[in-house]
Amino acid sequence: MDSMIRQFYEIPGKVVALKAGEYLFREGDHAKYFYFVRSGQIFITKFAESGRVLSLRLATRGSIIGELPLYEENPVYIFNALAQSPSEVYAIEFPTLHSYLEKKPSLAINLLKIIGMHMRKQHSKFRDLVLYGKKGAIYSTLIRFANSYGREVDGGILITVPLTNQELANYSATARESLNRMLGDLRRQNVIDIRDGLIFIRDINFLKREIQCEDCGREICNIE
Amino acid sequence: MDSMIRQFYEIPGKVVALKAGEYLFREGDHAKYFYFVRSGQIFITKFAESGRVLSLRLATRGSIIGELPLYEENPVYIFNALAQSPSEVYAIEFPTLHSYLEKKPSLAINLLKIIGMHMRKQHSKFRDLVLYGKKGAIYSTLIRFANSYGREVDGGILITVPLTNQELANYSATARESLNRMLGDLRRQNVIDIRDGLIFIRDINFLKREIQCEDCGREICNIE
DNA sequence: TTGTTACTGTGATTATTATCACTTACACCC
DNA sequence: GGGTGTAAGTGATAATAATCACAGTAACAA
Repeated sequence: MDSMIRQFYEIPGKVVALKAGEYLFREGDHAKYFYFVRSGQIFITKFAESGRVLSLRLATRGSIIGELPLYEENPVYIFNALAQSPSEVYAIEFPTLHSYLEKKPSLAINLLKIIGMHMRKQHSKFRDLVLYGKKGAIYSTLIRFANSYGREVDGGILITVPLTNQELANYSATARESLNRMLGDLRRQNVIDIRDGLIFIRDINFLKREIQCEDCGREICNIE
Repeated sequence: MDSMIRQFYEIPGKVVALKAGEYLFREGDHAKYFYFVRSGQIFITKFAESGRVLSLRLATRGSIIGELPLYEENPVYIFNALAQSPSEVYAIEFPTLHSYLEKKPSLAINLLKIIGMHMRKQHSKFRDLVLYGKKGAIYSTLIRFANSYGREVDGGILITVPLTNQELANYSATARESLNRMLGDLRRQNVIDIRDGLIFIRDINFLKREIQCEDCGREICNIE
């Protein structure tokens, strides 16, 4: 993945630093830049009128952000990008990226590969949610976080990102209370555990089995 | 859209004719070709272990198909492609497409545009389903079919594709009975009507209002 | 120490959606 | 014109998930 990103560094752009809790952009903003993340973590979310928040990704080093309106006549961001921790992103203006994509086919092809991967992530998430309901959404979110931010310890996987129940619920489009109950069940079944506020997955295969995981690999099944 | 597709005709490939009910490929098949549709209509679906079917698109003239595994090391189709009516597709081998993409940046850029559009479709569908439940899924499906296959008549929109309740339910990941009840309600509210087995939408704005449609335009909000 | 705040955990209730078990309607074919 | 098959429609019930209304907890500041 990093090898695909390296090319983008050669394109003129600027580095933007974000504090935790700071927005890089909000949905509806005029879109001027394509970004990729150099360091830190960035929530990609969408708001509903009702006040609910839908979380889609937690972008990290190497992730691209804000690519969707790249070729639109009146480009507007459709998501919010909010720094979860202090972060640095590299910002490339759309017209600059356009001209580099035209000049360097290998760059366009790399972007195609990256976007194709995003497409597959999105599809697999859709499938999990749609076919296995909230359980599918939640288990799938846990697996994705484990793949992106998990560290193997004590025969299990510790998700190294601190997430509140509400934040996790936003990723699975679930009510906080429902998520809480499901986590409670998983805890009682010894599938997961909470360690200093972080989720520790004892038995990730249980989660995979329950949602008939197609084992699409870490390149696809992640939250980045 | 058609202008973006025209370029692909210049790439060597072959025409494949399909009868109604014939599969172009199935999920799990080794993926060798990238396709685009010349004529007819092709269902893009995915099976669940449980026997349920999830319908994703109804591809038509100008749609691309089977592009997802384009850059994979061991390419496998992840969906089924089933001709709904007699159809013709143009098939380009992946390696051939690769070399043309490398040679012609404008082709790669066009593919980027198309895939970016697919991404947005997918996101908006996800949003509808996740934020407004089955009602969101069903209303959104009706709007998409209206945008892709609707003909304006008598101050309303006639969806010119014959769809059974089961097929519509597959698009919205709903039980047939649930879909049937919802359509019944819409009929009673004079929002839709059935004309010779086709759905006639009297008041599409009702559907749009109910799911807080973001009016993303026909380029995005379709089923192709 | 005591508020304050944000988060977690839970019971009770309601709303939504699926499932099961049918009946009805309609097209098509000998 | 009766028989067959497929799809539509519907009631009853069960399963799933959201909502409301709190009680408990932990961290932190004054």
